[in-house]
Amino acid sequence: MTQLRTRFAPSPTGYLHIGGLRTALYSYLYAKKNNGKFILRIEDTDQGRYVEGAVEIIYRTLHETGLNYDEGPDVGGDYGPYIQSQRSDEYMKYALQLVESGHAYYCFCSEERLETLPAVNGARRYDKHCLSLSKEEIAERLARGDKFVIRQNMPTTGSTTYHDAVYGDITIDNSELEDQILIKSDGMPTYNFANVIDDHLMGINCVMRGIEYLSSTPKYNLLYDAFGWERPMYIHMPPIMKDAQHKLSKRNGDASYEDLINKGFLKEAIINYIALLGWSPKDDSEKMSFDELLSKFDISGINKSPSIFDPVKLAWLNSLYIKEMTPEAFADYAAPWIEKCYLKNFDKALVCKLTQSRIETFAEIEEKLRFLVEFGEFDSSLYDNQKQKTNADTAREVLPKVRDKFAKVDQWDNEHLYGALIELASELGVKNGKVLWPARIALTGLAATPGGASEIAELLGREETLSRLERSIERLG
RNA sequence: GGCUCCAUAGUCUAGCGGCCUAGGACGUUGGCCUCUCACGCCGAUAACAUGGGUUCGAGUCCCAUUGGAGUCACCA
Repeated sequence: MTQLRTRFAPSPTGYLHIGGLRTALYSYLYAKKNNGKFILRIEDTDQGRYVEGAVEIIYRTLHETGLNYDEGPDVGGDYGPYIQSQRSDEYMKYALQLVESGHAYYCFCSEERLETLPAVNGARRYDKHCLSLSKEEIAERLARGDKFVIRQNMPTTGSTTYHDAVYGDITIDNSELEDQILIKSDGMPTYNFANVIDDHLMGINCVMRGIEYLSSTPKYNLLYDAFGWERPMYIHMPPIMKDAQHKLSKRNGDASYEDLINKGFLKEAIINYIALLGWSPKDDSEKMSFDELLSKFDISGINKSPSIFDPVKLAWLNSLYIKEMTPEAFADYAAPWIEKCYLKNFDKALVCKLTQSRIETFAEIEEKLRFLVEFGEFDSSLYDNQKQKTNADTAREVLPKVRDKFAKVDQWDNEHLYGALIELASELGVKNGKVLWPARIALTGLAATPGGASEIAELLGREETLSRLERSIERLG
């Protein structure tokens, strides 16, 4: 049995978008699941769209997410080069072979003539005008140096059927197929041609890609047939949408992998989430490690319909990964986020301890603790709390005592601070809440905070805590 | 517009003729826990697009309608 070989073939046009990453993920998983090889090939036949640095982003993202390819531009392999622009000589040779066998032909038509072609069913279709050119005429125009393209000669009758692993049998009438260009006038192959040649030359026997190629696949198969090559297995995948009508696309500024990382999502969560968009395991697993994905992945679980990218569910998954991080790992990962804002002035370990269970993305750390540097006027009705039986009046009584208790605390940590507050409550013969609630409000001016009164006092430090208490007491009059 | 494909709750999905009074998850929501919030735990909410068939029996098969996606480039 021949070894399974899948490939991921992106064009270097910027950040790796989510749909592309998912295609790479599935290709990788399917290959590894079957002891096959996963190959990376860069499709840069359109120099106009080339973006500087895009290739490096692809390498980095794939390595970072664990989608390590067995062969590729930067890791080598027996079927290189793995960058299409470096294989240009190959294509013309194969195109000429097709011209020889009648499966393709030279076309000298000008853009102007093409534009005069009548539109059929809303689309302009090439009329095979140059197919009837005589050998002599072609030779003459070639010798004269006329610009030309090479077109695939499609059959005009009958139909072509192929089997797709997720969509089943797909049949397209040959009359729907246009005589597509194989070699452009600049001598470069089109994607449609290079793709087939390279896949065959690289021994790719399983093609996984987006559904946008579903209806053009018959054209590729006709090419395989013309060369007498064996057709690969096809696995097309539904698109990932932004909403019911629009595809997620980087052109619209939608999230790329890099964007998500920059927004504070963990790569594990991103991979886990996109694996679930359009695929589901046999059991009801949702949170899965990379290894679990590998063992559970199966193409029979791939869906046929488009799925909408839901940032809310991604955030939920992300929070799950955040919670299981060790305090050390969390602190490590949070460091850059803490470093770029006011939080760097506070005890980092405490900041981490207070936020780890309260955030879904790292970007939320800053806003969660903004009150540490913003403390102004606040409505005294915040002291009202039905359950704790507190209000501005009870606060007026309790707060000075809290201040005095805190002033006497010798060891400024949560344990001692909490102990002091509890002690005060018991001395006053009231429920803990009667002291804790107003203390927290007086320190933050917020109805909800990421931590209780003592934890916040610990973070604020002795000086700031006493100062805030003083100010709040004054305001109550 | 032609062609191809798709159609279970707001969202991601399970379901491959009887096990479905349709399961899981996110979200929303009620409660418990609790130094507020969050976490955690328990419960609730909401779907088979419509209409015809086939069958003893249809979310599951067929057809039509409707809705949606993809494609029709010297872009990939």
